[in-house]
Amino acid sequence: MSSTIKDVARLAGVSPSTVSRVLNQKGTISEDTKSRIYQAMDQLKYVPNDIARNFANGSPRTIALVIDVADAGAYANSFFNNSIFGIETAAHRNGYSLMITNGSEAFGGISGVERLILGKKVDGVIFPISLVNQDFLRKIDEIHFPCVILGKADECSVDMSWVDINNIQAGTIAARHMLRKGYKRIFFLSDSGEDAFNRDRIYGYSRELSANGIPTEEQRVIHIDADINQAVERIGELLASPDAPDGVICSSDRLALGALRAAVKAGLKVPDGFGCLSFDRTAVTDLSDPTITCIDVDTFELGIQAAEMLIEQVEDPMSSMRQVLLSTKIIERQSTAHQEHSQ
Amino acid sequence: MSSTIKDVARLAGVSPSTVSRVLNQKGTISEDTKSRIYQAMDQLKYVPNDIARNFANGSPRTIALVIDVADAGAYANSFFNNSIFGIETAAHRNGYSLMITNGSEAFGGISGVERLILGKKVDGVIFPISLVNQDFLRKIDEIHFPCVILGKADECSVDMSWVDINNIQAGTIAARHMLRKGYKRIFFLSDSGEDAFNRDRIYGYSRELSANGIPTEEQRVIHIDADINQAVERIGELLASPDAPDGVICSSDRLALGALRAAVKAGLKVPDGFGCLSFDRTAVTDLSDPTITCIDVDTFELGIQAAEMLIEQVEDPMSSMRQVLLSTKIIERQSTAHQEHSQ
DNA sequence: TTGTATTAGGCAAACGGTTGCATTGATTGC
DNA sequence: GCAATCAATGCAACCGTTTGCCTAATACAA
Repeated sequence: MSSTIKDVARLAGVSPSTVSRVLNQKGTISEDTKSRIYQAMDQLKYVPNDIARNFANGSPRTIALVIDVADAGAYANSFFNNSIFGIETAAHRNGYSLMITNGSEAFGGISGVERLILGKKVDGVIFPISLVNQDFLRKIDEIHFPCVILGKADECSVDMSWVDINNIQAGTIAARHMLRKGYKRIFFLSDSGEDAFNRDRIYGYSRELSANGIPTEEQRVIHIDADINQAVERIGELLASPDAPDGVICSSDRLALGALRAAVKAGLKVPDGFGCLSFDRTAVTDLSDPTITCIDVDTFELGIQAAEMLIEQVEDPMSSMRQVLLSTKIIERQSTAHQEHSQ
Repeated sequence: MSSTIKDVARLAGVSPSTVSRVLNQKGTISEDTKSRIYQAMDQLKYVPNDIARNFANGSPRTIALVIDVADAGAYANSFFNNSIFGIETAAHRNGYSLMITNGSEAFGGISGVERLILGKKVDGVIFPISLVNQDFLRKIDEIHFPCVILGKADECSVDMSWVDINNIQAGTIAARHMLRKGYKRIFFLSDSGEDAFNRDRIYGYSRELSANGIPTEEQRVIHIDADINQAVERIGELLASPDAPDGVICSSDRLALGALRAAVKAGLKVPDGFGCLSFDRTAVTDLSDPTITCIDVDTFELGIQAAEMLIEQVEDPMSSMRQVLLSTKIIERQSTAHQEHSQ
């Protein structure tokens, strides 16, 4: 049905190899022959068969993004979901296709990812940190398969490329922002689930407070479940206690909303008597009243970086592993619109 | 490096074709030979090269999901994002891989999708309704390429398969719910952006109200921008007018939140004096105070359906087009916890 | 003029499977 | 006891491109 390189060759009166060379801009072909070939391709509406091409080249020119099914649910993980656009964009830009595969489900002993890798359907793979385990890393490392991890993977036994946002810096700018806005007793409200993220944020928070002369014993980190009611309750208790915070840095939108609610309940004015800030930038923070100051993560750029790094590995197997941390920015909104400290 | 079918054949003392037949469970092979082949495969850690396979079979056993870059942004479109999990699951289950491609960006005259299709890299494609245009449909139809549209595509000139949620039914159950909860003057607050969705929902709303003896002139549909402040303002105005609503069905979470805020401002009690309901099930509706009743859409199932329908088309080119509408359910929350009408 | 580069392009093998057809040996029916 | 059937497997062509190697023709230097 659709025409092949041979059809084009015949019509242009040359051999298939010549057509191939024109297609790939290899070798030296006369202008005259070239134009005859282009004309033939036009006439036959020729489009190269990519599967045949990939087969001949021994490379599918495709990368895979592994998804974590645990992310599926009522409220999609927007962190992941936005990165995918960046990954697709960078892949496309470099002439690669993007495949999506499920990380966990295994069929007949080997998982979907492994099948993709071993079956040579992809040149490289982007893996979410949530799905990484030592076993997997060892396998990847053993066969020297190009791989980039989405998330800080610094506790791995093997040297891996990864990209993440700089959570230490995020914690730092969060704390700095609160200090600059004049808040004095700034607590950190963390949900106990996402340890890896929060450890760095807490470190950044703590370091910044210390740098501003706030002793360690006045740095308070509260761990609770990722539940708004617990946040309301816990912050409520704290507000009623002698060492009440006047500002809370929260690891998620729902905790921030809870803190806000507790403050209102306690009769405090936001942002004047109490301020709060969220690390998640979601619709919740935007629609809350008052709107909630938050940290902006460029997940699109995160995806771009991951894909670019992966493709670099694919095209240069000798390239060394890289670890990239992306900076974040703060989006000031009503929940921390306090009087400037410096003024 | 990695072993091929020939290596396995040599080790097992048979011809490559025999190995292939065992692999594909075709023809009749003796148990004895089979076990020798399996053993050889094990020993060599043989995994078939899928690219070569796809090439030989003339089918990549891959489907594509086209994404709309317009969906990328601060707040990801969770409708799309969850469907992808369903699509991947169904594809995987049927032995297909899933590719993601950008619908708009074009390189050298043909777009990424077209290249995937014409380059034979995919067997079929799932297209979001937001990206569909007549030109595209005609092309697809012309080459008879398997395609399923994600979204109701009933205004197309060509017969297409599509899958969507049943928005008429959603509008109906929303209205029915409000009526049963005892609300009398139920308005519909629609954002003017998403016409196609809302037309059906409004139809369902209106039909249900009429069926319950509420005359058309008491059915009010308000169109505003998708902006919370406009919703607060507009609903505020209405609440102050003689024909104030006591219940509002909102096309999105932010409009519902705005309606709720307007009611509180007007001194109404929710849900007793005023009720509201959202079509979007998002974290916003869950975290709002009061929590907002909403319509639950099973986007995972939507993805499953789309992929299954597509694969059916791929495997049986003679199969006829199908249009599927998925039912929705209502999730009752505080914003409509009115006294039951019937009690 | 001869020898050497250089340019243009053909030939055929190779990539790793799949499959129609042919072949062989064993089994069955009459 | 012979033809017909069938199970088990091999042979070789084929899928559409790429590419190393080779050749012919032309250009240029000596």
